[in-house]
Amino acid sequence: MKLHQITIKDIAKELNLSKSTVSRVLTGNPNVKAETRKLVLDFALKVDYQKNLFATNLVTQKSNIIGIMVPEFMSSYFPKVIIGAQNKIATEGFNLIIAQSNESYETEVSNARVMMANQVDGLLVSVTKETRNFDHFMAFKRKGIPLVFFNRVCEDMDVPKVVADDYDGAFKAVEHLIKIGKKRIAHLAGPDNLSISRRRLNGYYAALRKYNIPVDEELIISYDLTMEKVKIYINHLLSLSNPPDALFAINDPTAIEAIQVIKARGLSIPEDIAVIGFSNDEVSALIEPALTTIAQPIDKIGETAAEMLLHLINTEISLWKPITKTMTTELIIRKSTIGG
Amino acid sequence: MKLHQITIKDIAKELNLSKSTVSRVLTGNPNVKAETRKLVLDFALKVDYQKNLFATNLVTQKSNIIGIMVPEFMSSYFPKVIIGAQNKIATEGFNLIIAQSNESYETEVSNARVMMANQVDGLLVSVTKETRNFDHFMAFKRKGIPLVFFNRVCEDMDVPKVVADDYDGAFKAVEHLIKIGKKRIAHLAGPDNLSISRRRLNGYYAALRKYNIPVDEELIISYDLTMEKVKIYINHLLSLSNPPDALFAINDPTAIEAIQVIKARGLSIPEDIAVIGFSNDEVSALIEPALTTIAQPIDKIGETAAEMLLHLINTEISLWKPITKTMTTELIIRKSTIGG
DNA sequence: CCAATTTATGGGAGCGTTCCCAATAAATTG
DNA sequence: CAATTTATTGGGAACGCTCCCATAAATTGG
Repeated sequence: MKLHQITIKDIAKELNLSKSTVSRVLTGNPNVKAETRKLVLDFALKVDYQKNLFATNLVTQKSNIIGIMVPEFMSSYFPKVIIGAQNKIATEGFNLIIAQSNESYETEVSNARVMMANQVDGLLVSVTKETRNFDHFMAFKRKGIPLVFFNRVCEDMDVPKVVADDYDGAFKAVEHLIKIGKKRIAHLAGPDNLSISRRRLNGYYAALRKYNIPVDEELIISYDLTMEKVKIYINHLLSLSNPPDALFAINDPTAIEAIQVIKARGLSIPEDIAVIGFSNDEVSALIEPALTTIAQPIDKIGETAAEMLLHLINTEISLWKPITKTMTTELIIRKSTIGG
Repeated sequence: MKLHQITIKDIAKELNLSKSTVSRVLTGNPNVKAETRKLVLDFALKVDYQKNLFATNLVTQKSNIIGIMVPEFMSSYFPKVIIGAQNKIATEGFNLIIAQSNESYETEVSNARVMMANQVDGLLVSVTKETRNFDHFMAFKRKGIPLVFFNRVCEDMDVPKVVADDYDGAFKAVEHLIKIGKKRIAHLAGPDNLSISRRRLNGYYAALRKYNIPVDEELIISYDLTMEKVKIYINHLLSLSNPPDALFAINDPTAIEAIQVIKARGLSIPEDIAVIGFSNDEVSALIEPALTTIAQPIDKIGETAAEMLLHLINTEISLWKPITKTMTTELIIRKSTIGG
């Protein structure tokens, strides 16, 4: 079904050279006479020679491929990270293959297997919301394949990580709500197996503490990030005898969904209840009211993660250091907290 | 830097078997005694054997990888297609690698090279808005690697295609605008190298013709899909001596951007000008006013394209038929055309 | 009980590269 | 101009696997 592929041997025969010589010119080895080089190069171009990477990879034990695994790409977050990473990676001559797990642990494990089988030279990963077991990533460490986590990281693994300053971002978000006069601030939190959820929750606590606002555990709901649940929780919060006057949502999609529910109940934002999200998704500026949120340098995160991974790839394994880079965040104020 | 990989030879030696036998059990060849099979399987599991795909692919001349190339994934469109395709592909034991060209022709060409070098068994592609030359795809045809276009297709290539019924969708969109009483319907069209733009434009013409509305070429603007331009064109349209009372935008992002501009000018939607998009992006339901649009079965498009590709992969090349599948669209009416 | 068949295993070539080592050709030296 | 040195090329093993072919072992039937 496949047509014959032109090999180095074909070229050698045609040009009356040995395949060693042909290989040399094709790999850029300088020990070839200039005219021989030209001869080979011209001919290769003419017959549209494509080197067989399987063979090359087999002998060099390198794939020149970097894998990136993300939980989803329906929000603009991960696509942006990918673009950032790709830019960095391309300049170093690596190629990127992307896998998405659809927030499914099973798929993540299977994707990891694919990445391993394709002998990626390194892996960038942000885990699913379901992931509690990291054996499938440990396997990479064991094989000496470098790994960098970003955004959703495994705190227990000794590998480099790139994260936004979730704690500080959350702190700034909640502080902003307090400064506009809100007193009962609800937090729709993420699942607590994700460290990102925990860090944001801690930022929330810290802000309340700083301004001497008592914590009301009733206002903190940890949920599994499935959008349908938002409605239930928001309705629950709003029907409390002492309902919240502000909401800090774990991320923008959650905040946006919450806004729909709140509007449907006829409440006004931000007067009755102010809403703030996290990450500054594309959509946030477009909805009504526009969403106040915490921006993070998303493409920078991708770039940095890629950079760290490339560094590991070029470094003796014994010298690997599990550095964590934390990127600063920025409060973006929009109508959902300061109406008008 | 890499650790030693366990090979079938290692297993064979350890178990006092030949590598042939080990290979047989690992590839599922039935000609092995049951107890030998168990012996090998158990041992392989114990030592966490991972077959080297480069070697396998080198001899089988198959990669078991399908590539998908998309122009971008900032809108929800392509991610959805990918999920659809991935579902179908996974059930057949293939893996998917994703590449995005960022709407850059250069990157598309380079991605094609990567796909080729990785010897994908087939390729799903939606081209960039810049693509006018298709040599990089012809190369696949020449090598006998099957190709399926979707969404943004190359009409001149004799390969299978999956598209939404753009003509009919556009017709329905414009018809809807006419039925709500609009008379001067502008069309912000896509670049005319994309067949998708041309088909939608034709649907627009057809609807006007059917209802005897004269075409005013002044109201038709073809643009390059870069969002910054939308503002210029919308402002231009609105300052015509006889401005439009409705806008049919080539896609949802364009429509959404247009809505922002229109709102900024203090006009009301849909009273002063109604707006309709195409594709039913996630965002469309969330913005204010919610966007009327033409929905297409996006995941179905991905699934179908994958299905057709898998079919080609399993079919003798001489039997390939360049079928085009057209998926029906649906009008989704929201506030941007029938105000609340 | 032995030839004929079936079943299970081993040997080895080959996939297309890279890269070391040896061989040859060309250039340089005293 | 022989003796080196240097530039260029060729030969062949190796990467880890699959698969054909041959051999060995087990089973069958007359």
